[in-house]
Amino acid sequence: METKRLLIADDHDLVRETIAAYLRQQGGYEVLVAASLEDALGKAQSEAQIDLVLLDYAMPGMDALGGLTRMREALKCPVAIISGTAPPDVARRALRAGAAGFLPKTLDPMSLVTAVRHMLLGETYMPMEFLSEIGQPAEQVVLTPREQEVIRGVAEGKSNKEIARDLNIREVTVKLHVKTLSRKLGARNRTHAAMLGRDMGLT
Amino acid sequence: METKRLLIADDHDLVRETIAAYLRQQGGYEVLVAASLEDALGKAQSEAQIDLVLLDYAMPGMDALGGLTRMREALKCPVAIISGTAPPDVARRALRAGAAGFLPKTLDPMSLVTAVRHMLLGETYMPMEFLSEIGQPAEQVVLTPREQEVIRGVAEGKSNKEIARDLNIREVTVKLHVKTLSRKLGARNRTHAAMLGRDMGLT
DNA sequence: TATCCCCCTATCCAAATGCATAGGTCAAAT
DNA sequence: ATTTGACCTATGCATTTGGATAGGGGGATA
Repeated sequence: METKRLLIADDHDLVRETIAAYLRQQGGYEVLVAASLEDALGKAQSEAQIDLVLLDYAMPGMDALGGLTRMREALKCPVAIISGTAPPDVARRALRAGAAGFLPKTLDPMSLVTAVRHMLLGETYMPMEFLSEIGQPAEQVVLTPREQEVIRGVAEGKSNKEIARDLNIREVTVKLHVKTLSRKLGARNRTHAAMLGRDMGLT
Repeated sequence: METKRLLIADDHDLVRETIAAYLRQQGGYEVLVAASLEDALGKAQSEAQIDLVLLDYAMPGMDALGGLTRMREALKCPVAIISGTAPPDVARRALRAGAAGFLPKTLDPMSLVTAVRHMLLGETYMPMEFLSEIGQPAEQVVLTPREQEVIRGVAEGKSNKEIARDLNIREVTVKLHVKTLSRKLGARNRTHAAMLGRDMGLT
């Protein structure tokens, strides 16, 4: 296997250098580092082809997962998210946003190497702890056809009045559907319903 | 190349059988068909390993992209979406939801074969027409840190009052942020802002 | 037939949201 | 020193949403 070029971006010096040192020690990797998103984007363009980027979730300029998107656009290579706090839903969203993987900082070094190797092969890495609530549950929520049409309108930012016009029904009826589908989804309001609906691919 | 097993699910008989026949004629493919999502899920489990599924977007039981999710969970193979109407944003969402590709029914047969071949190799297929507005624009919207915190709250379905409490500011101030960030995102209201924000990975 | 379920409608009221106008502090840049 | 931008607040008002309550019609099914 030829030498792979990695880029590690994390504003926490200790974490960044530790990981970098560990990977260098493994051999077979050339490791670049960056302390901010801007820095990382700069290196990504000035340096030669990079094979994998590890991006800290909480870092100046990251804008949550916005930084992931920018990095993926700038480079055409896998980008993984590293996070110290690691709420599982962030992991889910990271993958949904196109991350190659999700690495909690609590990951033991061996697993880190495994993960990097996986992602270099184009696969997606996700630690066991998160798998449980990512893959399966997707509890089957069944919306009636009408409710599906309504939630689509809601997700497009339409008002009840507009949805009513589009579907050729009264506004009160739209309200009814919004209320019932929100209940089915377990949403607290229309905005929440729209988000949950999108998470489940209902829109 | 060994024989690959495909599953085509479409409730429109003509479309389904035409595509199936065409692919069989190419040789190298064993093509199964299904007329509904339930049917497809059943075949997926009873039959031997399937290598690629083509799923009609508008089909009984599909529940928009919900059917895609279910199919992907049931099988562990690439699943592509076929659509006759083909609004480009559906294509985008399909990919985001993990589709292996998006095939408009207007696709010419040759391209279909190419697409299937690509997807069998694990790559993602997307017709040219859609590429333009999928990859690039991602126009850089810059939210201030405060606005980011606020839109996160909005996306979680919180009310302005709750967000205010969490951020320890007045409700009016939250309203202000919601208004300004909605303008930046080009959203018509908070729900729309939440959706656009998620699309851009801001949450 | 009786009983669901989906769909539709109405009225009324409380709460949330959206919008405008009119300020203020503070830090950074010109 | 002035300006600019991010941030905060207040008052007031129109609109939208959310929820309760109370129905009718039609289709499927037990």
